[in-house]
Amino acid sequence: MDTIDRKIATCLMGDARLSLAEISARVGLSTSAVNDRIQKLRQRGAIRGIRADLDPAAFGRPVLAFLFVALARGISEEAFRADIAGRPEVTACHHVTGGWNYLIQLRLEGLEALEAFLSMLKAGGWIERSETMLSLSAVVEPPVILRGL
Amino acid sequence: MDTIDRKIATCLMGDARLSLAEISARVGLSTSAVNDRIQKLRQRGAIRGIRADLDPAAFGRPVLAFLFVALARGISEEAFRADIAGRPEVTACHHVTGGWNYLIQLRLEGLEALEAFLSMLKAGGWIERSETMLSLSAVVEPPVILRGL
DNA sequence: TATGAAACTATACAGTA
DNA sequence: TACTGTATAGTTTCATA
Repeated sequence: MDTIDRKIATCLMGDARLSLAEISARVGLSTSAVNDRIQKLRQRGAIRGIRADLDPAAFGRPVLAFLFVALARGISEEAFRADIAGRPEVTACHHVTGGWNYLIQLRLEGLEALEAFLSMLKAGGWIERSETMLSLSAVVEPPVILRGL
Repeated sequence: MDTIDRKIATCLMGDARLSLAEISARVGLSTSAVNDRIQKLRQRGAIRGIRADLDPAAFGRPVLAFLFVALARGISEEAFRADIAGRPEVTACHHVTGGWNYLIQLRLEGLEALEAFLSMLKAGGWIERSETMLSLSAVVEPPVILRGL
């Protein structure tokens, strides 16, 4: 993992469809050397994959919500995680420090879907309390993947 | 934007290096029809790009922090956004509803870098108050891009 | 939307430092 | 061990129907 690997990774984050010839020109190595390095980065797991970055609105998911939840007492975190991980509207979920247990990111069709999600959490007895924040606009946005298309 | 487009997008989110032949087989269309659809999805902006998904730890950024900030009075939001957007540790930043103004996601080398970021925000007079949450583990994680490698 | 030819790209390999 | 250049295999692209 040296400067050249970082340059290659930077190229591929910007556009993973760049040809080896173009990347070679940018980093100053032959195409085969660049190819070797990319393969090694993938083998080591430094590059996890090459994925499409979608526009959520184009796929009918214009609403981005952040949800903080405090789990109900006696809930199995294992079961909660499995449930959450299986829901297609969940695009991120992190176990976090502080007054809340989990931070969940949702990509939704509309506010009705948000209400439905919150109802599901309450009805399932998973949570003690929650707080919801809606994204009004993005200043910096990472690649978007959507589940359940 | 029909079922086939959604299937194609799903394939490309999973692995954008799948050949047209493989995608064709999965969606039941010829390779050129699939190619046409992919190009149109890109032209329309439904597919924003094809990017590498990185392991942040492999690139020396093991710490994931979420930061909520309330801006100081009289601050130009325009200037704040420009400043934030230019900082490489910021991997997401959203203008949000509720008691906080912005939710910022940071990928950091360590806790020292978190402290430095908070100090910068305070010293710059940007914020009135803030709250930080650290991610302990990810249940669901979207693709990761890193800036400033 | 499908077919097939042409252009391009990635990959494997042999050789070199 | 890391790199280069070349030959091959594979993929995308494009013209045509």
